[in-house]
This record gives sequence, structure tokens and C-alpha cells, in this order.
Amino acid sequence: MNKDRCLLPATDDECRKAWLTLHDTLDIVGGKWKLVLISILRGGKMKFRELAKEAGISPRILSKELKELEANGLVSRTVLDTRPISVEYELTAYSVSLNEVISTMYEWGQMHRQKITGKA
Amino acid sequence: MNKDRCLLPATDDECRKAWLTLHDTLDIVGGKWKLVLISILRGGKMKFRELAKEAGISPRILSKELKELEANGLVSRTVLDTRPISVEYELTAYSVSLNEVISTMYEWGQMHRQKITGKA
DNA sequence: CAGGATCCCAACCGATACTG
DNA sequence: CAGTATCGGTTGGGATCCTG
Repeated sequence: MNKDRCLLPATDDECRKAWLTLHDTLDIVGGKWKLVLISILRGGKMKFRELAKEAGISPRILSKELKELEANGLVSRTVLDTRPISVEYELTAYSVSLNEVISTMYEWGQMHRQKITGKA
Repeated sequence: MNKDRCLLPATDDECRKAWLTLHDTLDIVGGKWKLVLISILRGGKMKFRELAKEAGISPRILSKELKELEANGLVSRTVLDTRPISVEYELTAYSVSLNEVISTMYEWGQMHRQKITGKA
């Protein structure tokens, strides 16, 4: 069995590790908001409020999501010395590493939709 | 902006559609069980009970998940004429189309883990 | 304005019991 | 054995209020 197509490595331990690795990706890409936020931030840096409004997300969740994105190095947080204070969020250069993941998923989704909805 | 790296097409409508397409993929790949089940079924066809035990999943959820996988053409369901009845589940040929998605995600996860955990 | 605290509701999932 | 029905616990998100 080819390792690229295999989700069932030889040992249980390997299997668990493979699953965890996949899970890392899912935590970022699979959540309800992360991809939405990333997609919005592709349009440029944004303040907390703007982001909340644009995404239609409550501040509590937005704050949590942004923290996770920041912890994963995908988003940078910059406190501006304004009065009152404001904070800008921006995609990092590293975030483009996700592009391949996203586009692969997008392409499969497109292909799949054709297959399911009676194709063309 | 290159369309491959763009999740923000020109119009809101296009954007919504792109998101739905991505969502189709997430529904399958992002759930708690789908990938687990697919991975187990990579080992060959399996009966309902076996699958439940192997995955550690309750019958109610298993049934639901399998229905969704079947509806998406990823798994086939075969009723065997035994007494009592038994049902075999098996990956379809189509299911291999997911391999690229999965391996891309896996590879990103691996790369990312290095980046986050202070790399090697 | 940022974002934490609180309260509430909805979705989800597991365990178990039950039917065909 | 396959799969559904019921119930109870847990998680996650929305709304709102509040403080720095």
C-alpha cells in the first residue's frame, strides 16, 4: 500500500499519529469560521469590529477564532495607538501555505457536485 | 488576483457559491467520523457491527454517517441474504478521488506541526 | 473600540433499549 | 444483526452587557 493513499499505517501508534496530523489541519480548515475569516482577510487588513460585521460573527467567537489563527501563525495582530485603541488583523505570509489545501478541497468539491447533481 | 488562491470572487454571489463548494468538501472531510470510517474501510469491506466496534462509534451515529457517505457515492451498501440479515459496507471506486484532498491536508499538517512546535 | 464574562439555546453525540 | 427511538450530557455559538 502506498503511503500517500494510506490512512492506515502499520501500527496503531502510527495510525493515531497520522490521524492527529490530519486533525491539526482540520482544526484550522474545518471549523465554522476560520476559512471565512481567512477569506475575508485576503481582502486586506481589518479592524476587529469590521471583521465581526463583515463575517456576521459575534465578538466572543471572533476573539476566540482570531486567537487560534494567531497561535497558528496564520494571522498577525497589531495594536494601534489610537484613542480609543484599535486592533488590526492581517494575514501572515505563512498563511499562503494553506492555499494548496484550500484549492484542492475546492476542486474536489466542484468535481463532486457535478458527480452528485446528475453531472453535465 | 489568481483564482486558485482567491476565496473572494468578484461578486457576493460567486463568493457564496465558492463557499458552498468548499463546504461540500468540509462536510465529508471535516466531520468527526467520516474520515475515520473511510480509513477503516480502506482495509476492506465490513459489516455494520464490525465497523461500529472498530471505530468505537454508536450505532445511531454510525448509521447516520454511513447514509451520508453512501449518498455521496463514497461507500456502497450491500444487504446479504443471511439469517439473520447482515449488511456489508465497502468503499466505492469513486472514493479514491478523495485521496488527493486527504494527502494534501496531511502534508500541510505535517509541515505545520514542524513550524509550530519549534521545528527541527 | 477591543474583547472578556455571563446566560441561553441549538446541534451533536453517546448509551441504551427496542423492533424487524 | 441492522438500524431506529429515546434520553441525557456535552459542546459550541449567539446576544448582551461590561470594563479597560
